[in-house]
Amino acid sequence: MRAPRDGARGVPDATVARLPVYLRVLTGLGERGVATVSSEELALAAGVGSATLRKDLSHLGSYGVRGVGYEVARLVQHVGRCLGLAEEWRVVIVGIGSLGRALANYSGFAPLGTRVVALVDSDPAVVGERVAGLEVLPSSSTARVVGELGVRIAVLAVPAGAAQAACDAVVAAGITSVLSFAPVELQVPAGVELRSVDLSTELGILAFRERRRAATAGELPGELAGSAPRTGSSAGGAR
Amino acid sequence: MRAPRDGARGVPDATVARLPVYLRVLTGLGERGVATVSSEELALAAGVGSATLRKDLSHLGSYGVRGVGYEVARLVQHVGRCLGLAEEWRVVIVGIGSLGRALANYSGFAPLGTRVVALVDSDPAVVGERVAGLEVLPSSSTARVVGELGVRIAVLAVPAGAAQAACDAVVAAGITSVLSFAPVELQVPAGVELRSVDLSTELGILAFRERRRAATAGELPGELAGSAPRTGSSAGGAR
DNA sequence: GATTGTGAATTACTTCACAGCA
DNA sequence: TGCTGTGAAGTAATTCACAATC
Repeated sequence: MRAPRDGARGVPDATVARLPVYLRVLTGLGERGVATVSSEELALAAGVGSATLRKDLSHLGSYGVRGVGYEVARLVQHVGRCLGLAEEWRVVIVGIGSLGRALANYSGFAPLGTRVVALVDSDPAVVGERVAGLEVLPSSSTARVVGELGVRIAVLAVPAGAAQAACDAVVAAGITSVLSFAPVELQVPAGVELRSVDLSTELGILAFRERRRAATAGELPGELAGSAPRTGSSAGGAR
Repeated sequence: MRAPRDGARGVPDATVARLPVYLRVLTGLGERGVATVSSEELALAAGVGSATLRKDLSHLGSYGVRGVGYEVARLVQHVGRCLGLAEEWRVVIVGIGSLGRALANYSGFAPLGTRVVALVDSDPAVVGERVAGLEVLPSSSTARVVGELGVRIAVLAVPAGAAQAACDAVVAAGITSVLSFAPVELQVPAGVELRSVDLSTELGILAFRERRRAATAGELPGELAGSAPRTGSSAGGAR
């Protein structure tokens, strides 16, 4: 019994995953004073094909001008609004170890309308400490913090062994969007959106490709069938 | 001119992205003394459908037993070998700020056969410091380190503004697999595998879904067309 | 003339459903 | 009998290619 992969007519998942990238590129162009951009240029900068880009934007009811391109400022507004940039998405970070601290101090939150408003940790030795201008609160106050501060997103930066419990706790507190950095597969009830970023998974994927490259180059005894001379760059994001 | 999405008969990208997850779950089962597991159970724990799991494993020339399931130890070996676990993938971390330090101290590397063997930073104030048992080296020594230590993967933990230069440097040093944490779209030559993990992108995706949920629940003036009452959990990894 | 927006074709991925085997 | 492995069917995403538009 798994998630019934949408289908309801909104924006395709693959498109949603690229919107933040477009927004970032567009913002950069805007800051550099670029007024309009063609789908070709924008696609190149974002690392996708131009047809993909145009189709993606068309899902948002695009604002381009035929024969000219897209007005950068206008498109920034538009994509930003679709991503919810007009509102502020309040975030709680759970687990204030070295990763949690790095995330708390990370400056890249603001551009997409998210703001860290609370830090919690289960270790009494850490509670009360000030990190990135915020006092670390005990885990027991999670529910209260979520309710009072209007937190909508939880970022889990706890060890693998503590992740499921931490996840259950934030879900119980009413959180419906969770981003986990813990190297375990978390189970969440239907209706809770879970994304999971894991260093070892990413490295594993890179190692697989490196390995295949080596194998096809004849350096290693090829254990995998197939005869692919393909190289190919690519990939990223939240696939 | 973009990466011509493989096609050469190896293992599908989507499958590769799930292999590390399977390996992690299997390793966990093994440690808990589980000897065999059915595709149904394994799929549930990994958060995918059982048909997907079976098809994924079949791409590796699977080792299951009909009527019984998969022998955990055997499958761990097999998947691990496919992911290159038999070899050691040496990693250099570029940029020893708070994120770089957190990554250097991260214990989750080993399970997938990767090991951090070098740290470099461009800031003279950081060079020479010891982090996680390694001395931080100057950026100028990147090429030498990569060559002498046999580094195959570079992890970029530098600020956005420095990321493209850092990327160019490691590529020039001969690296063909790059994992970037910087919130910019990096350009790499064909043949270099780039994956990019970005906090603000992930949060942006979550915000989009939260927002759509709110809009369809009638809390917000629905700006997006469509009438999706869908909830659905899901997602993660690289995707 | 240039570039968007989009139906149609293609390709990739998932899911179904069942034959084949322990 | 129970569960894997896999063709066939179905769905989603990408790419092509061109008509519509400035």
